[in-house]
Amino acid sequence: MKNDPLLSIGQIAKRTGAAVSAIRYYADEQLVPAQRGPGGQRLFPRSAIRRVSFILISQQLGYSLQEIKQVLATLPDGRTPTKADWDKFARLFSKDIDSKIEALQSLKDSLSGCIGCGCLSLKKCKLYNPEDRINHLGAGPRFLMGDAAED
Amino acid sequence: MKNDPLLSIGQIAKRTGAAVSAIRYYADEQLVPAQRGPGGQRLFPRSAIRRVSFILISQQLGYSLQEIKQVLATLPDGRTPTKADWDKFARLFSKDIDSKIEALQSLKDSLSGCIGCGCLSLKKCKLYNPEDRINHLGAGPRFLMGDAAED
DNA sequence: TCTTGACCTCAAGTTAACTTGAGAGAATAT
DNA sequence: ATATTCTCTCAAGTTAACTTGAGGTCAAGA
Repeated sequence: MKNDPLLSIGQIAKRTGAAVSAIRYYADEQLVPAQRGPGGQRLFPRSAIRRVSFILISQQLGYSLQEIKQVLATLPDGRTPTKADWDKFARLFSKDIDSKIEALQSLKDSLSGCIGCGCLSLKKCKLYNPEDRINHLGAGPRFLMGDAAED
Repeated sequence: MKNDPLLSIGQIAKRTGAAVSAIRYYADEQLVPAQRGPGGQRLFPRSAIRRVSFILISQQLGYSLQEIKQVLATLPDGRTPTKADWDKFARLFSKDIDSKIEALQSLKDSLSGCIGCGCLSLKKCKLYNPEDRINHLGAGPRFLMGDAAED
């Protein structure tokens, strides 16, 4: 037990706070790698804890499982990721995170800005660009349009 | 027509980029105020454009319609919001935005940090707190736990 | 006058991300 | 050895946030 690197689904659940059924779902959807034990139980490497945590956090920040899967897919399942893996991974995700931060900042700025003037005026803040809104990961969402609404 | 402040659902759709059916849904769910015209059509004040835009942006940032509704509910429907309205509004939302930015930043930092070492190690970054993860708006989500995972 | 287009309602369908439940086998604790 | 706990599969149910479709109204243009 000391050197056994594999964890049961229940242990992953306890360590991450996710429900067992959710983890089962992630494993079935290939977001987390799982082997099978002799009795048929899923057995996870310790790295699964990080993956699940990563999923939970990312979800709260507005990423879908599809997007998260794409990001996680750039990482090797069980092996320690190489530097090249990481470069790809970080580059893919970092950009998107940046634009999200930017968007949140704009959103917040538009709020603060409006406290002063007392009106819900989005016109002077560079939020929201209806055209781009479809593109998520890849093209990268942008909310930089200056003046779309006159109101 | 010059001074008519009311817009049709189609006009709102064109101005915001949202689908007509979606706007109908928002109106039915009371996220956007709508009157009815003589023929039964929904008629929106110009402020609806801002509200819809706000909804679209917020959604992309990981907020549910429920959360957005709570935030928008602090604003008066048709009237120009007062300074007090705004204070409440901004305070409610700003806090949450801040913690989201914080979380995104941590997420990004943890990525950058790991490029150097070549491992997906979440252990040294203060991301993720399984216990708090349930609380969304109100108690405010926090991902500050240092060491929950040893891996 | 006709017909096109924008709007309406209401019911049902859709997708994501799970959860719940039934029924059964396996692992652990006493 | 037995009870309890954990896990399994598979099917069905759930919630959010819509979309789609059928069937109908109404106003404006050719």
